[in-house]
Amino acid sequence: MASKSSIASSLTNQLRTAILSGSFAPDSRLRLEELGASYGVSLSPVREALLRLCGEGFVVSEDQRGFRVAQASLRNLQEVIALRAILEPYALRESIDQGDVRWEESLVAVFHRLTRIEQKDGFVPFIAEWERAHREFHLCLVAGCDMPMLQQICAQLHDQADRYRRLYLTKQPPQRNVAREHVEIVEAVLARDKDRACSLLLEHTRQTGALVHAFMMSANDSAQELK
Amino acid sequence: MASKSSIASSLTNQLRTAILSGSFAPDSRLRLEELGASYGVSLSPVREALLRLCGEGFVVSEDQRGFRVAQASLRNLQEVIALRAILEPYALRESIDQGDVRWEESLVAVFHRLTRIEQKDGFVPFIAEWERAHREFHLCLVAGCDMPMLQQICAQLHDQADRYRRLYLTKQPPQRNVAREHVEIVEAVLARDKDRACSLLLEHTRQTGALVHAFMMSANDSAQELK
DNA sequence: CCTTGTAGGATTTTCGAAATTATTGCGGTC
DNA sequence: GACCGCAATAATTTCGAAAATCCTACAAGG
Repeated sequence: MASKSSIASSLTNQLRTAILSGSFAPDSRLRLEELGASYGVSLSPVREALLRLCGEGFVVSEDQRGFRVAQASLRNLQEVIALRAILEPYALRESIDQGDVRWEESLVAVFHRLTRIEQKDGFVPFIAEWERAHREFHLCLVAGCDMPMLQQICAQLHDQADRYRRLYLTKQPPQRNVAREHVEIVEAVLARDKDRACSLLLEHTRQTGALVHAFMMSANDSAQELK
Repeated sequence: MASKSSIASSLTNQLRTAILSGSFAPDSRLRLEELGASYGVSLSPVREALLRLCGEGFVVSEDQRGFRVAQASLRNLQEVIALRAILEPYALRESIDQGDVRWEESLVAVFHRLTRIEQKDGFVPFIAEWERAHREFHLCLVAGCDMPMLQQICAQLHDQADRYRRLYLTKQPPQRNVAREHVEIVEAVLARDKDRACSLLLEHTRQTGALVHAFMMSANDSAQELK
């Protein structure tokens, strides 16, 4: 079922989740024929999907040289973290200012779903269902303000950061109580305590960022040693 | 001449400048055949160019319904202004911190070019040469820091704001001494006075934004009266 | 009078092949 | 032995047409 939309659209989503989940290594080439063959479509929709992902920053293209997965570097991770540190607190502040009851409702709803997933028996992170809900939760936090461009930028930055997390924290046991941090953020938001909510969110993204950063450095170090 | 790059790339640039200069009205449909015919190319590169412009925010696409020029609204203009007010001063501060001598050089160079154009006999704003230099100047201001994503976002926001300026300030005589403001910004940057440079830049973009905003409101008002 | 259904035309989307451009491997030269 | 040109190969880019989808107008039914 599922397709009122075009092949290119659904392929865009498939490829995005594939890249986000690390199925394609950073900086690896994305050959059109290869992708077209493996997804059973012609070259045009593949091309279109990759072009869209270029706009989102997950893919880069060079004229006459095709497409590549965006490379992952320490410097880029730092930039993503820095930009999130500026924009997400700003967006959250605006959302708390302007967000109506419907926004609060959807935040509570998606947070409830996230919590239920975490409480299930045998829960482990990186399960697709949790990833989806977690992403939606973070997007919802900044969705209360009437600023579509800002929301889109926040979504892209979140996805970029998430790619690093899933690349470098693979099967790492959670080092801290992320669920607890989520609870506190929601409580502060519902209490309309802007300063507290923003600083909690800032700390939340900073800590994850720092952790990924540390793992990435150690991974790079051991890669260096192999030479 | 002119083409080591693909047709799609050059078409992207042509269409972007056309949209930026107001040749296509906001929210107007962009028919593929029409564009292909008028530029003498097939549908594939047209499609590709429009897809890229989607990623830059100048075009929007809806599945199975083609492409449209991004619409221009007061709310969107406000958002662009707000985002510039956050990101450009931040980027300028980082640039002044990290920018090396080569950055200073290129800033001085492009500023000199801009000044020369303004001093020419019979200078009027909106001449393509000045627009190009002016754009480059503003991009150069934030190009000193090693943050490619931030620079790209700043470029997009600048272009978005510029579209509004060129849509609504058409043939308006300049209401203030923009050249003077540019000089002061450059002086502050070269003196490495971060606070002054950032507040000057902020004021500069704010004033232009407010002016465009005012003209857009009055244009909307008179449009309302026609009903 | 308003709604619903249906044919026709217009437009987008997809395909498969041709044209253009990069890459690779090899032989020859300095 | 290293470097350059040159063919052979592989990949991307573009084209033109076929397929799928949307929009409009018009007629029939409630």
